[in-house]
Amino acid sequence: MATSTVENYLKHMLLLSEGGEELVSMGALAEALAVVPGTVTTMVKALADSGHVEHRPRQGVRLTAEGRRVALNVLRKHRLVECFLVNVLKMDWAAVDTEAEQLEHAISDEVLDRLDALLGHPETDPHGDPIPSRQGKLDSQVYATLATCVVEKPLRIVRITDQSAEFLQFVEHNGLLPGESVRVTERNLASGLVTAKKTAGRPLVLSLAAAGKILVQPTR
Amino acid sequence: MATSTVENYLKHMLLLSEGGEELVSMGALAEALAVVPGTVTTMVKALADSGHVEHRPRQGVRLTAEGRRVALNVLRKHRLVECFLVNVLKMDWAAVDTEAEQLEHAISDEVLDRLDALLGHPETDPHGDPIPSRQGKLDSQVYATLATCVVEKPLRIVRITDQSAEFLQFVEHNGLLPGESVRVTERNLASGLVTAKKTAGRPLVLSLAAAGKILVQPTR
DNA sequence: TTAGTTATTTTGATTAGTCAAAATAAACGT
DNA sequence: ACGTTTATTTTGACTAATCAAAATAACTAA
Ligand SMILES: [Mn+2]
Ligand SMILES: [Mn+2]
Ligand SMILES: [Mn+2]
Ligand SMILES: [Mn+2]
Repeated sequence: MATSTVENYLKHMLLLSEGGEELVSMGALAEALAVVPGTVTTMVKALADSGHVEHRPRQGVRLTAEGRRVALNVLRKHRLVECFLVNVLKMDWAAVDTEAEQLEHAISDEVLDRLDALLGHPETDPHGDPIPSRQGKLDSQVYATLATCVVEKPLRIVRITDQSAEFLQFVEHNGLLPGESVRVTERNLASGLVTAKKTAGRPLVLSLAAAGKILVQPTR
Repeated sequence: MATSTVENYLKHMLLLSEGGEELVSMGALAEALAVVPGTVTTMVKALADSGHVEHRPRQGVRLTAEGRRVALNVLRKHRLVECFLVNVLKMDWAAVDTEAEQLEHAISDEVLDRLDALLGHPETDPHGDPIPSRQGKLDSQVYATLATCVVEKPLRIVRITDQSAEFLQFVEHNGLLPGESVRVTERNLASGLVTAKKTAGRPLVLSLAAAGKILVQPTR
């Protein structure tokens, strides 16, 4: 069995490679895992020995098919657990990522299946993050963000790509939850500011950095 | 934070001391934790340094107030998780102990409280094991067993004190679940056999060893 | 092309948890 | 009371995961 450390390494590689093709740098992985780069190099070599990754020295690392399989299973657990915590236990959506970070390593595949059924086989977690299917299929659709979308077009918020409690609280406080309707009324590259408007409510000003973390879809 | 290894050591000390007063031997602890005795000695000395236990060299070990507090919290998590797995996820009661062994270290106190509320503040787990209260109170009532009870008296089964899947499956298959009514019709010390009868159904023969794991209460 | 900057790897050390096997202490039986 | 059995402790070694700091390779800008 993979230790929870190994599971975290593999999961973060998956998240950093946007689907699994590109090489992930040691630095990026060290940053994501909050360890020093030397630790990552050592661990990656061990993961290469166990067949979970392919290591290109001084270039980066990528998951093998087996490594990807393990990573997808952990990610599925993480996101289904978040659904459970929010939908069943009614926990704050800003707090569940931290909880799921532990639980993803503690629940069995049997519990995973039953949670999935209990929740009605959800396709996304409370933040709009897609849940890998039991067969290992992960939706990789590319969305526009409030920083890149067309101005004045009616949009639906589909996903928030920042799990930090502060950002999620900000998003919730301003009613920008996944599913909500919104449109961008103004975007100024010079000042780096974006103005968004919900159907009802006063206009909201965001930095481009913040706007880029809110994924949207044209309302069909 | 206590590691899951430390939590397991403390929890098993609590279980082996029947409430917390008696000294627990290194050997018993090693057996329960499936490690060699030398490992326990080393670990117990570390736990003494951290103030979780009091170590009497060559005699045994006992929990301090702080160690007991931690142990009760872990035990509460274990048993509430078992309730959740059986009552909500409808898992097999013979399988949940293994699951809970991992989950007891992964859920936060926040999740614990919400699970407790969701389940309606149960007092016992699916095996009849008492759940420590939030305040750390653990029911220590002493019950008779099918090996010690009065013959022919109507009884109610209250608890099964063996978490092994094989024994639990046997118990379930023979309808000896907690809450069921039963009486002992015969007990023969020489042969070591006990005959039990449910209100409806054919008589069931058990060894004294097996009968001793089924706790009962006179039907009031 | 050469010096400087940055990322990665290597080396040596540390901590938690474990085992095997030897040493020691206590208990037991005659 | 003395040798034997049993439980416990000690010692030395190992694995997984980590960091600090030095070494190295690769890129970058003049
Ligand atoms: Mn994790
Ligand atoms: Mn999420
Ligand atoms: Mn456990
Ligand atoms: Mn139980």
